[in-house]
Parts: sequence; C-alpha cells; structure tokens
Amino acid sequence: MKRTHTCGELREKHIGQIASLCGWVAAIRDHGGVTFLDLRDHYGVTQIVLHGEAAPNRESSIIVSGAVKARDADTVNPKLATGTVELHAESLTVLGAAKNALPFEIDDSRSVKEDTRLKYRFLDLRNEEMHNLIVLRSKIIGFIRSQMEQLGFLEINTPILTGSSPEGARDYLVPSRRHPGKFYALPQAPQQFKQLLMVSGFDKYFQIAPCFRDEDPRQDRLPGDFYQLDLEMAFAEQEDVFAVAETVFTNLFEKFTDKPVSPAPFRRIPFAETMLKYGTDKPDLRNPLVINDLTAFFSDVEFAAFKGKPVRGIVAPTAGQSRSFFENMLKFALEIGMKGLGYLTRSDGTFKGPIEKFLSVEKQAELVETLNIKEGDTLFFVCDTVTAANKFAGQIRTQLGEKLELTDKERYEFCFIVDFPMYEVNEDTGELDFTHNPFSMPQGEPSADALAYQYDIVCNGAEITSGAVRNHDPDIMKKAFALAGYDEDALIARFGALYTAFQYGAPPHAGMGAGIERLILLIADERNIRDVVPFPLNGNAQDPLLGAPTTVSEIQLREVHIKNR
RNA sequence: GGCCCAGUAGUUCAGUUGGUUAGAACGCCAGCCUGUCACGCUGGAGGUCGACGGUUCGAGCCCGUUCUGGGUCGCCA
Repeated sequence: MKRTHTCGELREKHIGQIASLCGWVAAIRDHGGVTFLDLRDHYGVTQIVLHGEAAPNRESSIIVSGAVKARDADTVNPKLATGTVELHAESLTVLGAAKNALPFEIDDSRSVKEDTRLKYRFLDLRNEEMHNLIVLRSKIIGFIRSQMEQLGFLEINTPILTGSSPEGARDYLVPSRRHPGKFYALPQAPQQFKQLLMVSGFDKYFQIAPCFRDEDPRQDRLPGDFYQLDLEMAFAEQEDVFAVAETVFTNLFEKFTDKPVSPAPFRRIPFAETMLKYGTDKPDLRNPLVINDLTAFFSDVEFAAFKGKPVRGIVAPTAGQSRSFFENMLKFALEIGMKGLGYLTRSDGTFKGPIEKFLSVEKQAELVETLNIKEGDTLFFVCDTVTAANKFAGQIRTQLGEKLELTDKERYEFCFIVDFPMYEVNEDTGELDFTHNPFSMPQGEPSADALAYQYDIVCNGAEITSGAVRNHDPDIMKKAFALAGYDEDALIARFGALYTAFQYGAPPHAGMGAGIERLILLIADERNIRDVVPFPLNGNAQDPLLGAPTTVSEIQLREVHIKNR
C-alpha cells in the first residue's frame, strides 16, 4: 500500500476513487457504530470514516485506504478544505504507534510551559500554528535568496570553524585536537570573511549565515545561534546598500503580509535626532508622539527642579482620560526608575497641574504655540541627566502610545538610523571605545566626536539590521584604532588578516546583516523568537530534547587536551 | 551576576483568614451511542502541592534556604 494523495488534496472530483492517505490521527470521534478520524499531515486534514474497526491511539501515524465518498449536504464541514468529502476506510495500518497519554494537547501546545514543549518539540511542531511558522521561515529564506540572486548577489559560504575574534560578543570555543591548548571559535558573524571576499574581487556577496554568540538571551534574542542575511558590496557607498535593503525588505513584506509597508525610500534619521525625538535608537514610527527638548525653555524659568537641567516634554491627546490613567502613568514612571512624572493638562484655555504656577502667562502661551498644544492635551515632563532623560522620555512615549492606542499596529514603518557616533566614552575607564563596529569608516578625519558611516534598519521599534561602510584604508584604520587606544601592533594582533589584505588594493565596500528570525517575527506578528526556530535552545542555553550541552567522555576530553591523563 | 514573577493531576489553572478526604477543565481508562467534526452522555483512575528546613495543635497557604523556568537590567563590537 502506498500513499496516493495527501490529507489536503481530496475534493469532490475524487469521489468514487480509491485513495490511500498517510498522516497522524488528530482526533477520534467514536459514535458506537461509526467512528470518525481527523487525519492530519503536512498538507491538511481529511475525515476518515471507520465502520467497526478499532481506532488507533491519537497522534499515531497511519496509512489508510478506501473509497472517497461525498458527504451529505448537512454533514459538509466548511472549516476543512477537504470538507465536502471523506474517506471510508477499507484497510488501516498503524505505521508508528503513539503512546496513549500525550505530554500535552497538540492543539494548544503553545500555551504549555516552554521547557515541556522543547522536550517534545516534535509534537509541538505538529501544532498547526507552529508548523506554519516553520513553513513561513522556509519560504521567507527562499524568497530572500531569490531576491538577492536577482539583484546580482552571489551566495558564498564562509567557515564555521574559525578563529576567536577579540571584539564583540563572547565566543563559542571549540578545542583543537591537533594543537594542544588552542581553540577554534564559531563565528559571531562572517564579518572578516566577507570583507576578505571583497578584497578577493567578488562584487556582491550574500549569505544566509549562521551566527554564534554566547550571550544571555531575551524575548527577541536567541541564545546560541541565529541566522543573518549577511551582505557586502564592493565599490559601494551607504546609499547603494540602502537601495538593496529597500528593495528586498519592501518586496519581502509586501509578499508575506497584508499590512501596508512604508514605501521606499525609508526615512533616514540621524542617531542624535532619534535619541532626542524618540528616546531610543530603535524608534517605533507607528507611534505619532515625539519628544520635545524643553531645556532651553526652562533655562529662564524659576523652577529649581528643571532649571539648568535637560528637560523633555511629550504632548499627548488625553481628553476624556480618567484620573486612573494619570495614576497609572505615574506608577509606570516610578517602575522604570523615574522619580516622578510632572504634567500639565490644557483645559478651558489654561493649564492645570502643579508646575503651572511657575510659568508666566507669556511662557504658557509660548508652550501652546511651539508645541501646538490643543484643548484636552497633556504635556508630560521628563527631567534627568541627558542619557536618562532621553531613555525615560522614550519609555514614556512608548507607554503613552500604547495606553492611548495611538500606535497603529496594522502597518510596518521602516527607517534607517544613520550617523552613529564612532566612539563613546567608557564610563569606567574614561577612555574612548568603539560605539558599534571598529570596521566602520569614520566620516571625515577620525576624532573623538567623529560620526561613522554606520547604520541600522529599524522596523516597528525592532532593530532588524546593522551595517556600515567599512574602513578599507590602512592609514585611516591606524588612526581610528589609535584613538581607541590600540597601536599598530595591537591592530595587527586583533585584525591582522584584514589589515594585511588591505595592503593589497582593497576596494571601498559596504554591507549589512539582517536578523532572519526578527524578520520572521515581524512578518508573522509573533513575540517569542524561539517560536520561529524549529529547535531552539531554551533561555538557559540548553536543549531539553537532545540534552545539550552534554558531558563528554574522558577520552574525548584527553583528545582535545582539556584533561590530562 | 542583580532585580521582578512563577512552580499544585499528563496539560492549563483555581485553591478564601493557616483548619475535615486539595478541586475544575482538557487528556487518559471503562461503559453507552451509526453522522460527528474540539461529538455527546455516565462512571473511574490519576497529586511527594519543585526540594530542604522552620513556625504552629495543624502549612499548598506564613518564614528561611535552595532548585527550576519566564521576563528584565548587565551583556549583545
């Protein structure tokens, strides 16, 4: 007996034929004389009718043959694509029996504790939603590949076993058997290899690249490994990379979602502007609220709490909000670490609130004018150090957008964050550190406050891409590294391969890396990044199914010189 | 590593002020049922209340320690 059709295939045109279906028993409805099975496979569900035979355990895999028959009009199931027909079993063979008590119900596996789901991931992935997410993942990756190839990019695989990189995240290390005491590292990104490919004369490279970072996970950050759309272009500038990103992301989101996508060109927002206006380097532009800098405004107001300090203000339409709304906003402010939350509400042409008495009539009018404050609006104040004021104002902006339902969830808003600073002052040492990426090209002469040709792509408040025009000039490299405290020897010790390669005619080049899982998360409107990975590690970087990480044998440890005899 | 939350039946959860034999739903088992589609009805089994210690006449509940998981900060060039 061999499968003739899938469980999503049979239609009225098959009535009268003999068919054989394979699949899993998703549900059993025993009516005494007649029993119905829902048979599920990758393609769909078909109802099987048994007359007298015993039903196999649920979730057993079976093959069943019989006649395809029409359903009576009153027993058609409109919820099934195959709902107008059913297969009347003449023979049924259990191919893989399932134990009778399942660890959880397939249909609501997504509400089960994550560790249990991961231990039985093969059952979790039978859940229709989970199954579809993995299918979507495959389709998205396939689509990206075809897009990149159409744009003339070549997929080139780079090594998985490579050397440890001294910058960035913690490496996963692999001990060398042939070189006692030495280690390979799994790549955090194909960064150095793709730049070497540029020096090698390949014009447009891309890769759906596995990346490995030994850092603690988050809801939107996978432990262990994840995938990036990694790309690099020779003789290219920032705008050349942006054009590729705009094409690929627009096409991708338009193909896989029904929601409107912000049209290209995506907004370019300088880092300094986004930190001020949105209080974050990954702004959600679906939220219409913006943060205003009121530092100058308060510089001549005799209000000790604000005078001479960085002050931010957010105007929000709060007409009709009850007192509990403001109480909850204050509670939120305290939760995120603010000392309080000042605000003024414009009502009957005047302001109401504790700060009102510090503001002259002229000052109040100035606020109304410059911030366009309408009747019923509330101006929320944030005052702290520059860094904290931006951060808190950003969180208040997000919270206001959520609670006032101003943030439109039914669209995608892309933007580029550009002009990241090249360096930042390390608070512990007082010295300069690279802000983002030591490979980035500084804008103009390297200096402590130089900006870099360094950019992120942000969509709906999520950072999905990071990239840069690379520094391919050994002289500028030396200067850039010197500012961060590395002399030429240190540069060679750390990035010798690139430094050497750049002595032999490096092309100017630029590129980026986009997190595949985050793209899927956005497209699928999902929250948990582990749900778009077939076999993720849990939050503690363990695989409850295979048991990784595992202990290994003494012999293995001796072979790799971790243990001496 | 810090902080917050959670841990009770196979699963998801409830459990009042500390008080009799710890409940519900789904699942499982048995019986009935020839048209259901998350079938239905009747009955049943199933618990080291994460672990250890303490307070108490008495602890799922209070206290301490610890383990596990989730979130978050650090971290993620």
